[in-house]
This record gives sequence, structure tokens and C-alpha cells, in this order.
Amino acid sequence: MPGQKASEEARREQILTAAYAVAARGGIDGLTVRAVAARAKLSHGLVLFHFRRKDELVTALLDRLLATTFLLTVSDDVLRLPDALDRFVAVIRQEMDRLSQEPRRMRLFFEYWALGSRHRGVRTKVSTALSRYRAAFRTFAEDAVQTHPARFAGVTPEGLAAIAVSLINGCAVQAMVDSEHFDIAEYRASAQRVMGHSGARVARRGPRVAAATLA
Amino acid sequence: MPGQKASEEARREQILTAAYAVAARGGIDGLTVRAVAARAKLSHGLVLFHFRRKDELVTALLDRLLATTFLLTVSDDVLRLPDALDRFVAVIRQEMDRLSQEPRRMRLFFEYWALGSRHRGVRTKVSTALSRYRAAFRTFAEDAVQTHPARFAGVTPEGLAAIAVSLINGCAVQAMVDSEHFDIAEYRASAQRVMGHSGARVARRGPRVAAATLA
DNA sequence: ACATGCATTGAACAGTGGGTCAATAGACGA
DNA sequence: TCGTCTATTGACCCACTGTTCAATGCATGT
Repeated sequence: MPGQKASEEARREQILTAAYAVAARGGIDGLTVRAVAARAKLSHGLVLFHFRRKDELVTALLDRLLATTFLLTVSDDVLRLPDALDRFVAVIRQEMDRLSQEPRRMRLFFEYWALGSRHRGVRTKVSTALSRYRAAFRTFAEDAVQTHPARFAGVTPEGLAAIAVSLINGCAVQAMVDSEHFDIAEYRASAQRVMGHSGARVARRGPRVAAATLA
Repeated sequence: MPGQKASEEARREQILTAAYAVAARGGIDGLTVRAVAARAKLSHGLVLFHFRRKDELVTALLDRLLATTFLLTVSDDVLRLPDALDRFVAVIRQEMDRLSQEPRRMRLFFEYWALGSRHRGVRTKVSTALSRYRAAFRTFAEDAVQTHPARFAGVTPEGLAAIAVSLINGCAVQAMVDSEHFDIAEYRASAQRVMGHSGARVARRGPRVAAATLA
């Protein structure tokens, strides 16, 4: 007994939402067509009707994951900071916080990351997403390098941006699996001291209005 | 027609070697009992005779992987460097090189890492391995902090060690999937400049004798 | 030479998962 | 009201995987 019909768009959305829920719990391994269908309360045949191959579903989920995870959104508070290095450090700090608080999502991302070495399509998607994310940091890094030439002698904005991404990912990863022995606050403080000067603090209170979105 | 017999130890070793080969190529997903048996030219029944459950095989492979991957071995050349910060930076640089050159192994490690969030045994093994690795860096970090108190004001050795691990992992990871747009040399140079002073270079030529092994 | 023990094999089984497909029900226009 | 189109279902097929197990061959002690 078939259920209600729905528009193409709505169904795909529904299925993808279910797919994310399934993958967030059981990883890419647990992401089976039948599990997704069950979660969405649909027949597994229907899932394969809208996504012709399982691979399509996996790839579509990756798109959704990347779009919501590696998008740098900087608050006005941070943008108003007078010193470029302070801005850079503040953005890094913000992202460390954000990604550490979504271990499920980060774990899933890392699974895709590992999958990328065997799956061409996944690899290119992850690669471009990373490049964009790094590029978003590059603008901040560039300002920081120009403003503090002595501090960053010989450091390129690209290299500095890559380091920022490493610090952020490294923080999220270490927190993900080693939460018992890993002290996030200490890590964050140390990163801040190593990268920036020990000066001005960022105002942490107040509304965090999304201001600049760097794709 | 059964083949030759072998000692318990030798068979386990043979099977684990095959398991690593299989997993290095196809990931943990591809690590099936039958695939391992085929690679070792044994029957799949025999694999399950020596490792009663597949899980045992997976766990044993993780042990082997961790033992050979996250073991910090520092050359005499590095240990002879007069400045503690130079030593620290040199060790980081060495590890970035080493792990970037073994993408297969690192990928497999990350797969286990992700698996850890769902598998208790894996999680604890990965966690302790990471802790030890970080602890090995801690000694170098401690010296660096003490020798350059102004440079690392307010930075704890633990935090600095965690940052070092992040930089190393981040480098390996970014190189792993994004090798087209990611410039390892630039990354390494930037990390060196950010962490240390821009001074003395490490002698890169000459025999690299393993000297200190920090478990 | 013979018996005992155990490593080794491959058949067999149950469970799972991707993919196909004929049948069906719901929407919609004529 | 009827016909057409298609979203939807569930049965079915097939390949694969973990696991068990009876049979078998090899080695070793007596």
C-alpha cells in the first residue's frame, strides 16, 4: 500500500535528512539504503528511485555535509577588532570551538576524508571544500602577515592559512577521540599564545551576528 | 588438500601481514576475512582458527599499526642541536616528513580513528597511543618553553605538545587528500617560522641513526 | 607402524545489502 | 468518469560476509 506522494525536491530532502541522521549515528558503514529508508519511513525501493545508486546518495550527503560544516562565518565582534592578528586568532579560536562542539559531524567528515583516498568523486569534493576553507583563512592570514612583518618573517599567507586549518582540525580530532586526556582550553590558550601576541582579548559576550560569509 | 603446517606465531604474523596489505589497499571496509586469507594464500577458515573473531583480527592489526606508526624516534643529529627550540622544531619537521610519506598508513590510521567513536576497544587503543605520542613531544616542548620563556609566555608544555601533534597530523591529512593544491614545503617552512625563531637550520644529510626511542 | 592431536580445508548456513522489477495507488488532465 | 503518468511498494535475485563444523591431512610420540 503506497503512501502519500511528494514532490521530487521534498522527497530528496527528506531522504537526505534521514541519511544524515543514520550516518551521524553509525558512520558511513552504517549508511545502508535500507537503514535510510527505515529512518525516513519509506521503502528502500523508493530511496533507490530518487537516488539511482547508493553512491549518489553518499555523494549528495557529502555535499550537504560540506556546505554546512566548512563554511567560515565571522561575527561582527571579530571583524571590529583593530588588530589583524587578533582577528586571525579570534577566527581560529571560534572555529576550534565550533567544530569541537560537533563531534558527530566532524567524525563523519573524517570518514569521508579517508574514503576520499579510494573514491575519486569524494576526493575532489573534499579537496575543493578544504581549499575554499583555507582560502577563507588566507585573507585573514594575509592581513596578519602584512601588519606584523617581523613576527611572520618569511611566512606566506598560504602557509599560515594551512597551519590555521591544521590547528583547528587537530583540535577537533584530538578532542574527538581522546577527550579524557585532552584539555581543549589548554590547547586553545597555547595556540593563541603561539600564534599571536599575548595581548588584547576578544569580547566573548554579546550577540554573535553572522556578518561575513566567505565561501 | 591441506597445506603445510606452521607455528602459531608464524601464522599469526603471516596473517597480520596480509591483513595490513589488504587494509592498506581497500581500507577497513575491504578488510574481509576472505580477502585476508586469499592474500595470505590460506583458507578463510584458517584465519578464523587463529583469530577467533574478525574483531580480533581488526584489533590485532590496529596494535601493529600503532606500534609502527606513532613511535617517536629521534636521530642523534637532532639531539645534538644546542638549542631546545631547534630540537623541538626539528622533531616536528621530521615527523611531518615521515608521516606525509606514508599516506596509506596514515589513511588507515584515520579510519581506525573514526571507527573509535563507535568501537570501545579501538577508541582506548587509539587514545593511549595518541597520549604517548603527545607525551614524547612533551619532553621536547618542556625544554623549549624553559629555554625561551619570553617566546612561550603562558604556554604549557602539554598544550605545546598537543599543538605539535596537530601540526603533524594536519600536514599529513591535508597532504593526503589535497595533494594538488597543498604545498608541503611551504607548510613546513611556515610551521617552522611560526613555532621557532628563524635561525639555525638542522643538518639534513648524513646517517640518521635512531637514538632515542620514546614509547 | 600406529594412534593421537591439531592445523587446515572447504562446504554449508544465516544474515545483510545493493539493485531490479512487476504491480499498485494516487494525482491530474481530458 | 476514465485514461495516463509516475511515485511508491514489496517481493525477489544475487553477491558477499561472518561463522560453524565435519572431514582430512600432517606431524609427533610411543
